Amino acid sequence: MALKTASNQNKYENIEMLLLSATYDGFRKKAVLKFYEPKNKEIYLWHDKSDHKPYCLIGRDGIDSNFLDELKTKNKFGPGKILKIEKITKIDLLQDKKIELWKVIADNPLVIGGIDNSLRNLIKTWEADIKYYENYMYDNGLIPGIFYKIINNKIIPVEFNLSEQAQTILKQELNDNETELNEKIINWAKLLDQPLPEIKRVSLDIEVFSNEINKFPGADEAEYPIRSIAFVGSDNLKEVIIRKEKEHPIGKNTLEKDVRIKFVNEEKELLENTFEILRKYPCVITYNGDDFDLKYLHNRANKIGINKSNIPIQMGRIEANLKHGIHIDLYRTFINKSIQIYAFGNKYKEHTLNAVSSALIGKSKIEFEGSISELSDYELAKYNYNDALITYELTSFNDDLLMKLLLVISRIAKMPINDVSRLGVSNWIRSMLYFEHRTANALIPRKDDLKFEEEVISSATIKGKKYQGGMVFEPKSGIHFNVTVLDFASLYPSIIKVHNLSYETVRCNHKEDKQNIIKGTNHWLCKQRKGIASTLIGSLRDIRIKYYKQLPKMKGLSKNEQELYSVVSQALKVILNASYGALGAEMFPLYYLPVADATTAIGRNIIKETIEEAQRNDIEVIYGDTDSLFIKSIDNNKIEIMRNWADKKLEMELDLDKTYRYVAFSTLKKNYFGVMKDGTVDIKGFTGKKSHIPLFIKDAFYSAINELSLVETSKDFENAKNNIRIDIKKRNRLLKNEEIPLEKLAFNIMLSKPINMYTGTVPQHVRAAKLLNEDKKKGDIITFVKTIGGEGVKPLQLAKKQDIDKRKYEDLMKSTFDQLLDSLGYSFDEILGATKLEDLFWPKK
DNA sequence: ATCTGTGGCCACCAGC
DNA sequence: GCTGGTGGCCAC
Repeated sequence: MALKTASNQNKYENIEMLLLSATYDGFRKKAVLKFYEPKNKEIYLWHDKSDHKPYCLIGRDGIDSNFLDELKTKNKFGPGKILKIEKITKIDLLQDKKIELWKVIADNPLVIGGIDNSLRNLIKTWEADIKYYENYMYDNGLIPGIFYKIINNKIIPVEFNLSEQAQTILKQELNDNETELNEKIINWAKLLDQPLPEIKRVSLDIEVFSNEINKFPGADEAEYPIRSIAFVGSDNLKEVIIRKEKEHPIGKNTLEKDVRIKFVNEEKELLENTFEILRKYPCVITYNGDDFDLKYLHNRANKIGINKSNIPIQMGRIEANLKHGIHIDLYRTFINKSIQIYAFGNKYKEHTLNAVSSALIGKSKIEFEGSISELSDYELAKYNYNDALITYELTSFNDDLLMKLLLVISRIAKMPINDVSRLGVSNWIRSMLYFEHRTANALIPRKDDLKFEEEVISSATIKGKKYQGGMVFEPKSGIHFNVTVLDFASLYPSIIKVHNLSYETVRCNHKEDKQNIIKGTNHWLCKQRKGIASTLIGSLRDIRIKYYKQLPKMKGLSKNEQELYSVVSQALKVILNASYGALGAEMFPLYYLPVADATTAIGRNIIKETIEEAQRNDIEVIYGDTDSLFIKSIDNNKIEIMRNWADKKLEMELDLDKTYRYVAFSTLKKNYFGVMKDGTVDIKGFTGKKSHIPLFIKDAFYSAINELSLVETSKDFENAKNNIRIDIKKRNRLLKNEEIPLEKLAFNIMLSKPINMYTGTVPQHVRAAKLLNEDKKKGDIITFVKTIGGEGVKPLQLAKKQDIDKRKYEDLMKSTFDQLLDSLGYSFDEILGATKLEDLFWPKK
């Protein structure tokens, strides 16, 4: 593609630059490509005003002739004009044939907002794509997050050669007969093995106070002047700019010496200094900057009359962005469930800066007495700086883990980092699948094209769910020594790959395929064509299992390489895991339940057949859940037999997951604990480990687990039992004597929706929340204790020791331990000996 | 405006 | 007191 630069064209020649994003400047009617050059830490902007006209494509793939006529007859086309109409040919995967469409290029992507309602509705039925940059990037062969250079005014991707180790592994692992898939896998390796550069960035945090008590300054009105702004940059920038106000004492500087504190008198000066800093960075990091910090800065700058062109912030509908770079609002990243669970192991629960930073980097906001608006200048600077610092550190800990993760996801999903950081996993997968369609010149189906009859779907085990899921087996309760856990690597993605599952292959249109029924379902499978989702998800699955799982085993890898591989592996895990779920989620644009239904059905068949095969080989299976089986053997030969069988008969990879010294199953599913050879304990599902349980119970539970981890042979259980008894008795005595601090008796339960949405039943944590004066929102964790009388609960802050309903805690202790002891063949009452717990609390007179 | 899935256990609520 | 339903957290 030919591009002209806004200025100083030569400086771009042959420099390796990372593509951050492509945006459309609707005002100037041109595309803006944002590049970053890591070596010199420079920002490059390309303004595309080439023959590729300012750009709008209506219709995701193009439009059919009916709609084209409609468009032409409408004289008025919003503020935009049709510039060019091109005939294009696409492949309709569902009908398995070619179709002709028209691609309309107009001079303003905002036309859709300007057209009349009848046309708007028509466009809606065509699912017009106003995400112009997706088309733009695809049309120009651009992938965000990878390196390009400009040679002779053309943007050329930088070629990276695969390392020798990589080539060796790919040669070993790839099947000779799957050429098409292999090509895809190699392409993934080339894409994902590109180096992950450090992205120069700065975090920003602002402090504003309203004059009125209890009124939080709103960013829309930006009514109050900003008092201070703090920055922490990847280039060691540490700075706080404070606007001096007469009423505040200057105070004493207790910040580290390398933090620069700059005083200014006017707000204008404060903002201009800030903008000058922002312009030096291609990436700015905030916590809630979309809704507050950047929005406030932008609106405030407008308000005090700073020229629009001198404000480097651009406000979008849902995000605040930099004109010259990207903005990552970490609040929106950490609220993403996939990031929370898969990338950060569910370490944090709430999504405030304080909650996330204390969980991930062990640092919290500065606490102080009284009102923040009364702090002295230096005290405020310290507070402000600390917020900016922890915001920055959330992107830098573990060697920039988060930034690297976002960059890798950006490469996989073909989505700019700023969008990756804001949008949910279904959007990543949408973007990835759309890109795949465009590359294959395939029509992206509309929701209406993907219809199915509800009767053909299996019925779910759980009421309220749409289809049947994984299979959980009854555990053989009791203690089992020497147990091996086998599990299928990426079961669902593997099924999608091996069984050719995709929206156009499950229940396909070919008559001759209708006999290829999936056992236990109504669905048949296409044997004539490869499904597009199957190939894509399959290739991702293969690159993870055949490549990134093997690479760390290679010798001689540098630390950087190891790190790259672990980050990529993590990102692949997140996306693979979600790709099956997205196909079964109604809001997903390529939602087609038969695929999800077929996936789990095949999964159930696979685990059932595997267990049968184990039994044929005299291997006792004591438990299984969805993709795993627990066998009572540590015999390597037997394990190898199973692995080979799975490989040959199922085309599935059955891995040795772990070996337990012993496992104890209760009679319940999803409830067990296992002790490994080195003494580490796995605890699954027990009430005692759940996060909402009071510490009083949890401490007792873990102390018992600790005793049990010391058990080597069956004889040791007696001893463990004794120790547990002594420990519980001690703890119960403390409870009885009111010597347990109230905090340790507190439950922590999250509001999953706004308080007023709890209609019908009112759960305890909601009752407690209502007793508080504070305004509790969705996502907040309510901390409360169980009390005698009243609502039966009180928020921790309002409770006193004499309120506590000790009997409730006694009951919980008993049920928690019964669940655990059940697996050992004991009961709580029995373990406590002749004295019943009740007698401890309420001795008979 | 945003949102990946089902299976399973527990405590509690609300109605009978 | 029983029971079906709700809500929360966890396993996979």
